[in-house]
Amino acid sequence: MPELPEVETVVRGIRPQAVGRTILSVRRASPLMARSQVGPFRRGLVGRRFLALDRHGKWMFFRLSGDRTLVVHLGMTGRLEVTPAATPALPHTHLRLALDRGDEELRFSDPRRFGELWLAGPAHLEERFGPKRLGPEALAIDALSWRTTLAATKRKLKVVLLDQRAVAGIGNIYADEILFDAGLSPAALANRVGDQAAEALRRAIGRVLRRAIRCQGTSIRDYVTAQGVPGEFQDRLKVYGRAGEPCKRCRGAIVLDRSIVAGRATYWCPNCQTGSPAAEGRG
DNA sequence: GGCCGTGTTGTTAA
DNA sequence: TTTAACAACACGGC
Repeated sequence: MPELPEVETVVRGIRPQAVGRTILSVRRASPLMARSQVGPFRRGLVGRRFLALDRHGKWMFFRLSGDRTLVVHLGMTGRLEVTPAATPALPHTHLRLALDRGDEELRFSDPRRFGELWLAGPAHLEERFGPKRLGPEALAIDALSWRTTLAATKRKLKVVLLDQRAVAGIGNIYADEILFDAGLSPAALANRVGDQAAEALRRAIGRVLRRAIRCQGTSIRDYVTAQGVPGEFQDRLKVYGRAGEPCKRCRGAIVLDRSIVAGRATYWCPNCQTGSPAAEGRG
């Protein structure tokens, strides 16, 4: 599932293929995904040029000329690619943008239709994707404000990691991997773990996400890069999906627990993950 | 062929 | 106000 490392990988793949090019025409499926814009895509997109492509958490921002931004969330199965216009479109392709300089298209496909597409002006951008709605980027958390965030809530650590307003970009897989890396229990209460654990967690966030980006993300079911290639981090997962298998650190059994976060699978090692952080440098 | 799992967000309830 | 639980989304797979 696309979390920060997968989205970052897609951004790096798409950026050189899209930035600088102008949108010649738009083909949009109707209806679009449920949580996406229904309004005038064509008028807002045709003739505009891609100026930059940014990411914040799991959100992608295509900055366009004329002070417009095409905002994309991949949801669970969303996929972006730039392909020759003659290439047959993937099933469930919802948006096709024809690009100048070469006969190519930027395409968005999404079988599960949990993805989102928005064409936003400055006000809409601030309102829906500004700091009120989206927490600090996971790869750039400030140590002091992170300590403050944790101290201010009695929620479980894993719940906080998944909260996109607390920190943007982490989903179910990396939450589990980060907590294992930090040696912290997913069920530990945020306001009880202390400053040392907060800092250990912050460093684990950076370590795990950067490692996963180097591997081009985790491909378990649907995710592939913009070039259609699977990532490789699934081979390096320490806990996620490994219920019953031996912990890579203590050889004890990894546990699957559905009670820590309602409705979500949580994989962890009860032996290695406690209420206080493990020594640095695991993995 | 119906049900469940899947991740995220928004909504509702406590 | 904060937190927990749940609904909705849509499809593949069992």
